[in-house]
Amino acid sequence: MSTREEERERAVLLQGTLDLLVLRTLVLGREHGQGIARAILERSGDALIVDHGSLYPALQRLERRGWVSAEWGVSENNRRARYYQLTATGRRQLAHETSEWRRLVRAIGMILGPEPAEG
Amino acid sequence: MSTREEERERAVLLQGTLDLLVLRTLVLGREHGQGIARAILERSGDALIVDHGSLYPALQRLERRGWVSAEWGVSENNRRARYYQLTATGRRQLAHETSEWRRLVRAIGMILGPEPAEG
DNA sequence: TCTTCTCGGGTAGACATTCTACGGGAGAAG
DNA sequence: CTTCTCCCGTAGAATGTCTACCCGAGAAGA
Repeated sequence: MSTREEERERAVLLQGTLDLLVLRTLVLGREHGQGIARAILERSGDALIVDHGSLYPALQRLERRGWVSAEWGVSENNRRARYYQLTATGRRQLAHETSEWRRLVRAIGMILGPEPAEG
Repeated sequence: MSTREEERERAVLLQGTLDLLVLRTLVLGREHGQGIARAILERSGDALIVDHGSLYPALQRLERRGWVSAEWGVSENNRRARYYQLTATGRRQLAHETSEWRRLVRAIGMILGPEPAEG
């Protein structure tokens, strides 16, 4: 019974960063699911691929927690789409998660040591 | 049936970073479990608290994957302790995880935008 | 008209990792 | 001889992610 553990490639996103990215994206304005995924992809220089099987559960989570509000609408392509918008609470959550993220990056940076010089 | 979801504070570590930190710590030399936890705590300026209930499963994982080797020994305090050491494969894994981490930090940084100026 | 493509949303089940909350042995300290 | 501390360990719950499906409906092409 070999688990797939060894073969599995590291996830594209670290667990816990998706909410932060979604919230940050919604600062730019109301957007629907696929639009959010596309925005994250483009703004990260194609580095961050948001799996849609992670995205929709995440959006439901955020709505359940009151960090975003949602309503059905029609997309640019004339498709039925669910539009999400940041709430006031969501904005505070974003600020909190952002500073937590920066704190973590600093701390891990202290462990890893200086970045290798480029060039 | 209130899930504990809202009350729970964000984990101190992001899922997936623990292996990286342990491997990096072992570059400094052979160490036992609690020594590793202490080293991470100190070198991060008390920012990164490694829960011992996460640490031991992680160490077993790393050993199972061949990234560290382990043997029983005696600690500085004359206690029975399991000492871990980086393997060659582990060293390669560390290099890989480090660059993956830096890649992720850069990418998320692009989404978040510039750091707020300090002072 | 009929078919296929694309956009957009959704879920079930497996999986890995983490945390909480236990337990326990054995040397040190009192 | 009792308590403290060091060191290791596990079971069970919770969470979040990924794979692999499914579906409806407008667009595009035959």
